[in-house]
Amino acid sequence: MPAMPLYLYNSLGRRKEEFVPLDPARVTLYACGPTVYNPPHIGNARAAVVYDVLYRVLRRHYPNVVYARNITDVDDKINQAAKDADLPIAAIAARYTEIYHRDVAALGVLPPVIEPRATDHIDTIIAMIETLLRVGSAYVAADHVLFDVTGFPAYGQLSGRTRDEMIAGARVEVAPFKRDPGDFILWKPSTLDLPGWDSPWGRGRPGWHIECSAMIERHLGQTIDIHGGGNDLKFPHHENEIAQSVCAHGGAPFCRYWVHNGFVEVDSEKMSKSLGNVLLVQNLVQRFPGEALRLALIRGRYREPLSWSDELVEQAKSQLTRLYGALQRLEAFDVEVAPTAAPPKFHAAMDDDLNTSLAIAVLMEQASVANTATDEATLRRCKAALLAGGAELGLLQQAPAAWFSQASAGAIDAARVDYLIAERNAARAAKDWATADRVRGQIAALGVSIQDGPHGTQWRVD
RNA sequence: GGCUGGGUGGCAGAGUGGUCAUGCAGCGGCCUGCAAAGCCGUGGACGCCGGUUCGAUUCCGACCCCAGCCUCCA
Repeated sequence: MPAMPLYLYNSLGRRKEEFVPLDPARVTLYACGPTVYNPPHIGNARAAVVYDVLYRVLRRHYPNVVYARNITDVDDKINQAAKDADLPIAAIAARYTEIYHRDVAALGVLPPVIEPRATDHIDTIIAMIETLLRVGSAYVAADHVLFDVTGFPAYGQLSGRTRDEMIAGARVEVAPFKRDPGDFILWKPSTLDLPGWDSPWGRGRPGWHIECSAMIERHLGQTIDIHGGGNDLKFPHHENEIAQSVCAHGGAPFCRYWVHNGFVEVDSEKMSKSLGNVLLVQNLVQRFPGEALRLALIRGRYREPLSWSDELVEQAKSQLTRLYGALQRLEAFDVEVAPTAAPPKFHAAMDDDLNTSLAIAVLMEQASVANTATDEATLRRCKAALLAGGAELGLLQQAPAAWFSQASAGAIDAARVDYLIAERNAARAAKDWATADRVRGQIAALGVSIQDGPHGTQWRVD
């Protein structure tokens, strides 16, 4: 059992709290995953990385962490994407599920323990809606099933707003069949060209919010420990999840700790299609090592907005180069790496609501120690610390040489670079400095910089 | 308009009632044929106005500014 307590900022109550799981033998974590209709952008990736880090921290504390991250594969946006691409809906969902997996894996995100898909849970969804109708929390109107928010007094607790405030701020036209403007859809009818399932209310499909509630009930239970998601999901999505689940479960609490991550901003603005500033992971990984992107995402605190720029990634890259440099000097030592081998300061920082910034600073200090210490015991401890801390952050797990030789762009003709380097080194061996410098110019013209070292000449793409 | 969160050195970004964050950039040094990379060292900050205090960047209040949510959205 952990010696140090773990603190999390709970959006419900808006304060940092000690995390105490309902059952330490089975800790449950759920994070809202992607709706698979387009490739993930760096903002989607931030959420995946944040909950991946939380998952890793929880695993240090508890032996059995059940982490579920869903795939929303029935949604009107997917239907539209299928129509636009003139492809079957299932093909669109399958394609973007695969792309999502590929892209977050490039950022070192571990697979969740469970990855439920909405379309595999239609029976659970229907059963849950039937329960809500039976207990009087939902009603049928114009072939839709709607949730009655007036019957749930706690509605608005998470987002800190009253029903009056929500209605006052409503800028969207309210469907005429809603009894209350705040009521939301649990089930809606499908025409034959849309995905649909038979139900007591005719052929139709579920609303978005009920999917998460149903999948959580089935896989994690009525009350879960932690629920994560983007800040924007707080209202209405998470608010609705709470209402549905609590009402369907006779008042049992739904989630004990709510964790929300901040947004990625570009030029001080939210990334959005309308602004045309969406940065896709698949494009970024062409230009930067995935590990640098991951570090860029966790250099600041997860709750704050993150201002994205190339410079940010460059700085992350430099930081990794320093850390891998230290590891390279320690390569001679084989060490056992216990998960808790990082300095207590490191783990305390991570346990303090995932203070990754501070934790990374501790690792940097370890790099300095590695570069200056001379006794073997210290150096060994250092290496274990860097690897253990790195593992908790999802960093530093490749061989240092692999990091340094990482030629991130495929456009470079590696064979030609190697040939030129050999030519230059031959000139250097002959002390023909003029030729050596001329060849270096040729290499630079290819967009490659070189570094001479004790183990030969290394190169990287600028 | 309502509800959240935030304003720290050239940049990014932690933290604290009175000693260093850390990284990048800058400066000095080491290394190098020269470089680059790397290593070592170093200067530099707490939006504005009041208050509490022996002392506030840190606590309290007002003000200014920024972002997000209130509509699908990580």
